[in-house]
Amino acid sequence: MTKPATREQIIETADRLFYQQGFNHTSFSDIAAQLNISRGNFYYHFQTKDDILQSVIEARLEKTREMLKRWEEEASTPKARIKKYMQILNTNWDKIQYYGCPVGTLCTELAKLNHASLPEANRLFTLFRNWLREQFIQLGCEENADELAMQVLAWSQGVATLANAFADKKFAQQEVRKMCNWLDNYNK
Amino acid sequence: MTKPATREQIIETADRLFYQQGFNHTSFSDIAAQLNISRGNFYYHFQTKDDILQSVIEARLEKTREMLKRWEEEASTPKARIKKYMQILNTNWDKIQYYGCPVGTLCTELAKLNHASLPEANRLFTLFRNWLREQFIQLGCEENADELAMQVLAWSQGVATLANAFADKKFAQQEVRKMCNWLDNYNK
DNA sequence: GTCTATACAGGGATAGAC
DNA sequence: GTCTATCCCTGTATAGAC
Repeated sequence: MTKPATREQIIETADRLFYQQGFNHTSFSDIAAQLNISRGNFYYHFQTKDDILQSVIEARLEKTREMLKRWEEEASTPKARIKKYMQILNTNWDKIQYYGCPVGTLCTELAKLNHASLPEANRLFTLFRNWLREQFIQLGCEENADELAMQVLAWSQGVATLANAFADKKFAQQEVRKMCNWLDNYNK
Repeated sequence: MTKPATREQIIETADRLFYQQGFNHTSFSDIAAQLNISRGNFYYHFQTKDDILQSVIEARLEKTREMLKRWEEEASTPKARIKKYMQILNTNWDKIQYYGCPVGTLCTELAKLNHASLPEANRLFTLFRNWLREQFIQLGCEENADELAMQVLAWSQGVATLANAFADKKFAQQEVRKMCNWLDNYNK
């Protein structure tokens, strides 16, 4: 068992700090301090800060794919799988409370920075969107599956933004309950 | 008719750039370049960059109050007034497409920056929240007026985030229609 | 692979002339 | 009120020793 390669550690730490502080506001010094490496060392592993962002997004895409796969193994019905998504707001509340949704806030920031990696970041949304659509198709909603997927995406996204702004856990929990109820009563 | 005071021009330009580029990513040079004033001149009108942000938020609060007042004059029923809010996504689409919701994106950024003015920025949300709640009370939903206000807020917030990420106007329009339909059928 | 030293640009902020 | 000049710090990035 070898120790994690420095490159992987950089990606991991950058991932966390980009989420907590934003991409633009996270400096090499911030990352270096957490890892006890020098600033100069970065440039052996990456050419620019944007390259680190690229790798962070790729890592997030991969982790998300694995999570969706896990959900499919853990839940046997489409509705149960969709609820796994809806429950993230509770599962990850400790982070969402302070930093919002990792996907939404990254895309929002990159849009304002007019950053070249925005399309890559959007693929995170697309991943969830396509997965949710597939679940709605399995539920028998072929004709409007994508619309429903976007609706669920938007709902949780809005709740994340407001719950983050107001640091309101009860609101988040209540909305998750409402989402699940809506789903239970949908297409019955 | 005197020409607008420099102080007001700074606030106005900072307001626009903070929205378009984000607070952190907007420099004194950016604002100065737009106004053809020198960087040094800022410090006659403001002590720090954070002070400019404070003034920008105050200006937004004031403009929002005026807008809500106008809506009350223009629309005679609670439902018509709530629809004014829902329609913003269409009215301001040209900006939202590129920069998202001015309230949500500011609060999201300030949360990540751990910025002292976050509570002030949140008051923008509260302004809409209280106004929407009042409309729902007038609609006869005393018991859950605040919950409904938050729901409408979250819905439009989520749509703004997704529509911004995907630059999808049709999605935004369709969701506005769905919101209005939902409202029409509510409490009938 | 990792370090130190350093270059260079850009940030916010101050001093003082006009 | 507005300017120029300047300070100091932090940011990304590079060069080269180890």
